[in-house]
Amino acid sequence: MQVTKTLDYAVRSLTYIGHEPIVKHSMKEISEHQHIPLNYLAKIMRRLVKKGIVRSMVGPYGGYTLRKAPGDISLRDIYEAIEGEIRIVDCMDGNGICQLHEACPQLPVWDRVQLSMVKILEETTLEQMLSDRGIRGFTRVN
Amino acid sequence: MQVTKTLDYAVRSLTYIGHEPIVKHSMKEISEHQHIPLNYLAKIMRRLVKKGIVRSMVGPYGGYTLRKAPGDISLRDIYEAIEGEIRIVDCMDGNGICQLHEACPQLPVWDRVQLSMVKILEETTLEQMLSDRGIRGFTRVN
DNA sequence: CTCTTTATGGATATCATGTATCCAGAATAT
DNA sequence: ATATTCTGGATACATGATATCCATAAAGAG
Ligand code: SF4
Ligand code: SF4
Repeated sequence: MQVTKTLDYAVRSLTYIGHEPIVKHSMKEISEHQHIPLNYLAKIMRRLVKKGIVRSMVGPYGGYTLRKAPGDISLRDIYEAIEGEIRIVDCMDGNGICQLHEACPQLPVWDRVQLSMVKILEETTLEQMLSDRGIRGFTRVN
Repeated sequence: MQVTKTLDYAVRSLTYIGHEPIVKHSMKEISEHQHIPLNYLAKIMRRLVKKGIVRSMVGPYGGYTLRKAPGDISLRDIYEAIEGEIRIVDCMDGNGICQLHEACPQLPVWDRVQLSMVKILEETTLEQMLSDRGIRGFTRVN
């Protein structure tokens, strides 16, 4: 139940690019500024390209740029590009579906959690994240 | 970003016990009815005991029973007994805190997600889950 | 007291997956 | 032609979830 480093890297990269959406940014540049292992970043960028979130140009002065407006890229898009379809429980046994599936007491709760999470991710665009930038001091109220 | 099998097992066990909260249920019994590996279940029960969620009695006719009323056991309690403190991002580098921590664009979002999740987990008690039992047909609306 | 049942604790093995690295090759600007 | 940068595949490494084993202690039944 955690945000993977990979997803974190992806968001870092996109916010970095989104800061100057027109300019091309090379992996090397992103890697250095955002402290992401270069070769690993390559893998991440590939997924973002495939999902149509960024555009890539190879060759000198090549790099990445956003493919859509920051306001049209939701955190959900990013999440799914990296992790695939959101599913916080996979009700699978070795054989297939869990036998308790039909009348499972906890499934409804997890469903609620997932829905609320998806809602937030969907509402949050890259643009929003960028404008939150620099805001500090929210408190982790556990 | 997934519910671990371990947590799933824990909730299964507790709903099972909670169905007859007074009666003692042995690990063997729980293991069989809920399809949980016996020896692994032992580990799980230990954590629940330590957190005061269940009471254990050893010896013949021993087993487990709830220590609190089902209405007083929240899913959050269970979650934390199994997984420890809830923290969906750990902003740690190799060296320590992530350098971007001060002005991170994504931290606020994850915080919102976590808060909403904690809220739901907190509101949901074992009692509620038990009364949901048998309810079917919620739809996964991704 | 003895026997059986059941939980406890620690050690260890297994497996999955997230994370990272390497490299050969293709594209492209100069 | 050359240097740059992305691409794709293979592979290594680390971590944590999952599972198993066993020796021991507690406690009820006779
Ligand atoms: S017990 Fe409920 S939640 Fe867990 S796997 Fe089976 S159906 Fe899914
Ligand atoms: S980038 Fe933001 S979210 Fe990711 S680790 Fe650093 S501070 Fe935490």
